[in-house]
Amino acid sequence: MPWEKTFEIQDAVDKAMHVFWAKGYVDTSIADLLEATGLKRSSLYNAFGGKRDLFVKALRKYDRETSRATLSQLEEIEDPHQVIQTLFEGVIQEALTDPDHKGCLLVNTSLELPTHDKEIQTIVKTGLRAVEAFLQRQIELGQARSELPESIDPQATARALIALITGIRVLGRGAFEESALRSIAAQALRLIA
Amino acid sequence: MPWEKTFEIQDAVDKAMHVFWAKGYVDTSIADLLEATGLKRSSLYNAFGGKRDLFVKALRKYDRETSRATLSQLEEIEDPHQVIQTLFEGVIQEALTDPDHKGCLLVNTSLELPTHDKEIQTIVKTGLRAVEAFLQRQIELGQARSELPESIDPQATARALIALITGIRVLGRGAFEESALRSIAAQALRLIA
DNA sequence: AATAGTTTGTACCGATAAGTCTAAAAATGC
DNA sequence: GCATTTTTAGACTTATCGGTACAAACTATT
Repeated sequence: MPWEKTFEIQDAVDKAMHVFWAKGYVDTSIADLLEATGLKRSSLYNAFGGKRDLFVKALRKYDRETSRATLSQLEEIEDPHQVIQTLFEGVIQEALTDPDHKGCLLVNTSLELPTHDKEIQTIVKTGLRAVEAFLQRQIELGQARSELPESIDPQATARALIALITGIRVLGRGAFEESALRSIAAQALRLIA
Repeated sequence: MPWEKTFEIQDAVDKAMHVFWAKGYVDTSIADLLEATGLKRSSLYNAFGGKRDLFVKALRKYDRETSRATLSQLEEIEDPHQVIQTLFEGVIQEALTDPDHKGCLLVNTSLELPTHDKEIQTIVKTGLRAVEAFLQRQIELGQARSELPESIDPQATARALIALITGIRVLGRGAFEESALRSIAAQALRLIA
């Protein structure tokens, strides 16, 4: 059996992920990926099957190590209202500080979903559903603790919060200013009040 | 002076618009545009300067004849609450009935905004600002008529409504089902209640 | 019908796209 | 240190990209 090298692999996927994240799938060329990862042409095609396969790996990595990892961190906060507020603050902060305005890879891929195959569509749908389920659980938890009003519909509200996050992510790519993005986050909290 | 042909031109821009709308800028090739418009290569480059110039014309046409035209129609409704509800119903309806899931060209272009030049960025920003101003005016009108609560912030609410519409438009490209999209629209109305 | 200006059909351009192939280099187990 | 396997460097292939060139065909004025 030959020697190991998995850690380099994961590092390359991470670099590739950031390129796809910033530029989208079609606008990312193999040359871009070679430059970002430092790999040579044959190494990339040997380690991964090709552009699409690398994209799938990058998308899965994002879902696992960025999206879901964030939810796990948030879960450690006890107050559900605080969880949601912190989530929105994080999204806003990211939109304002990232010089590349990458937004969210799942959201970005959602927009180009019609051009992707079923496997990729499933990854995106499942990833977003996980966020929806997380938000719904937090709302239900808040209601059980009488910290959030019983009157709101947990599922519908969770979906609206996802839509607001999507909006911040898309409009944060350059169309909206800081104050406008903050307004959106503030209104999100009105939905759980 | 030679003969006229402006009406064919506008027709070609309209066809091109739909291609950009469905596929995005980078994923649309000159071949796609030739096929959609029925024009020949030299005709396209003669009538418009090139791909980017045609995109600008298509974007301007969308802003004028689709986005703002919709707002003008809505303005004929007297009740501001009804205006906003009808707007969301239209967005939902479009998401559910359009087989191509094109969404909104302004929103789609917002996502790829970092890759575009300043002129295009300005068109998108201005187009979205027009929608924001429209919504804000409707809310203020509703408050003046005591049909909407004084407690809500017209500008912040208008921005949140835009974010929700953006969310519906992006998630409606395939990530969310009908019921989820309807939930979002329902929650939008909670923001003005 | 002659002429002037415009549009069109098609060939062509260099650049770049994604992906393949081969030979040299490197790392392992024995 | 030798043999086996894998990785790497880079040339190469085929297709398509956006854009240009130019002559033929067409329109309208004269």
